Amino acid sequence: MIRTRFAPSPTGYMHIGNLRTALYEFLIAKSQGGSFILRIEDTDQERFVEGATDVIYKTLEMAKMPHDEGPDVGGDYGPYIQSERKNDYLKYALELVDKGEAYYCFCTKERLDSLKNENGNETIVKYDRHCLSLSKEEIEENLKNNVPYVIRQKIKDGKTTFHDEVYGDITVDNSELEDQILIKSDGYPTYNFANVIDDHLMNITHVVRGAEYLSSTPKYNLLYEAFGWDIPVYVHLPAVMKDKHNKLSKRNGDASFQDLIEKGYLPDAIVNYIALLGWSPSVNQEIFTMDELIKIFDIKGLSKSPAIFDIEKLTWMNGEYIKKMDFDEFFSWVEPELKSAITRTDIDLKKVATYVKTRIGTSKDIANMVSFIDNLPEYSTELYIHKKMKTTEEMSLNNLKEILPVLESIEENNWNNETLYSKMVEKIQSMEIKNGQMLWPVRTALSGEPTSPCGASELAELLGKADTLNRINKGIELLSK
RNA sequence: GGCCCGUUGGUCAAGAGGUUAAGACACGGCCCUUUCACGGCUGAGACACGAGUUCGAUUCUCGUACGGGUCACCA
Repeated sequence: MIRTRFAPSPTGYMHIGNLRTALYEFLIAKSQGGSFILRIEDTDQERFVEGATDVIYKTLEMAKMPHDEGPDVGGDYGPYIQSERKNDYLKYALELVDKGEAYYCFCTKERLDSLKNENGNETIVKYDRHCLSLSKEEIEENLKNNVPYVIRQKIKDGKTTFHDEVYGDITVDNSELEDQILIKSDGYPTYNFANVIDDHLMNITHVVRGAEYLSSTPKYNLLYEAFGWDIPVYVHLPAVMKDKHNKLSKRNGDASFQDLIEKGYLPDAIVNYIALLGWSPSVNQEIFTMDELIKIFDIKGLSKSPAIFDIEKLTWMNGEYIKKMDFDEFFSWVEPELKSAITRTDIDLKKVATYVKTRIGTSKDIANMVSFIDNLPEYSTELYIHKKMKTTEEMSLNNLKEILPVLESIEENNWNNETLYSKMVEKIQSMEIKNGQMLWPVRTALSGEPTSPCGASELAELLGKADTLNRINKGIELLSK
């Protein structure tokens, strides 16, 4: 059975690239009826951030990617938190030392630095294997005296070839590889080492991660071989870019999942969008539910080249999700936005919500769209000129004057969209003008905006009789100047 | 710099030796219409370059250019 794992380091932030990796790991497992496991990679004590694991749980939950095993839900194949198993890694490293596949290294930071400098500033140099030639006695002596040490992997000669599901076969000459550190002097394993151990222990069948690990994969294979363990299936993913040259990163303040949620995006839309960033389905379709994704996902659709994160397309997709949303759900989602944008208490917020629902990309679009309700903005009479409606300022002034008594005559208890519309059309017909020639000026007078979430009669209904008459009068006044 | 990887419209991308080189976002136009939006129709816009293989290359090979990754006691 397929087992994949999501192995984030808890830095308190889940960026889009991370989430996409998790998504593909989830989909690879679930599309084959496998398990998706969460492992927290906290071997770097310096970068640990309090509460960061909660961000991870929360994000996976919102994104609807439940993990089958993990620190919070347990499972049969721990470890789910690396720092809790510090000593086990050492045990495995020592096993390699015994086998002659790894060795103690007592070199100081200073010596390593000097190695690099000796060779000029441009040349990058590998570790010179100084400690490989230490005698058994020297090692014993150093250990007895508590000289700080690391354990290094001994890279053998030859070439290493590995297969990646996305990139195919890749061969590297082992001379390119360094005797990498397995156990750090603080006793913690390095990421690369802990990864191999844990993936093996957890029976991970598919190792899915960013393409930046492509170049360290040969070292992984050598490690698996040294232990005599099965090599997992590798799936390397191209990066998610912010633009042509830069990856999406938190350092640049690029959008994280949390940021996008705060900006008014829906979790489902975000997940749907990132599924398509670097993967394409076998069918010509873009909107997918998670269940549909699970059904149709195939590693074959993964792309090799980096993809630029396009917030505009995400916004479009978010709009599609909003349109499809159940109204009550939509309303409770945007109610806070509406309430902070509209402080008047006589406004039917549900009506506003229906008008706004088909025309927003994110919930944050609402505020601007409805701000005219609280306060009629200052506007230029040029707004009354509309080419398609064939309106002019003079005509608008005249038509507003004509419609005013009609509106005044409508009783408060008949003040609704249907009545308003039919009364206005009645008047329009008697004047023998086009609908737009009356409705456009009215819409303009009521909103003071070039665009509004609904038309003249809906606006009048929303604003109520008193305010409607008031705004029409203001329009007349403005146009009279 | 060494090594590894990549390159189809502005963006996401399908395709794969012979196609009018899909589709989506964004953009332009038209229709619908009570503005905008929605919806419908439509337009413009791409195979990085050079050799080779082939009857035929966007597709295969090799170079070049450009881009990315990596070369940590970070993950």
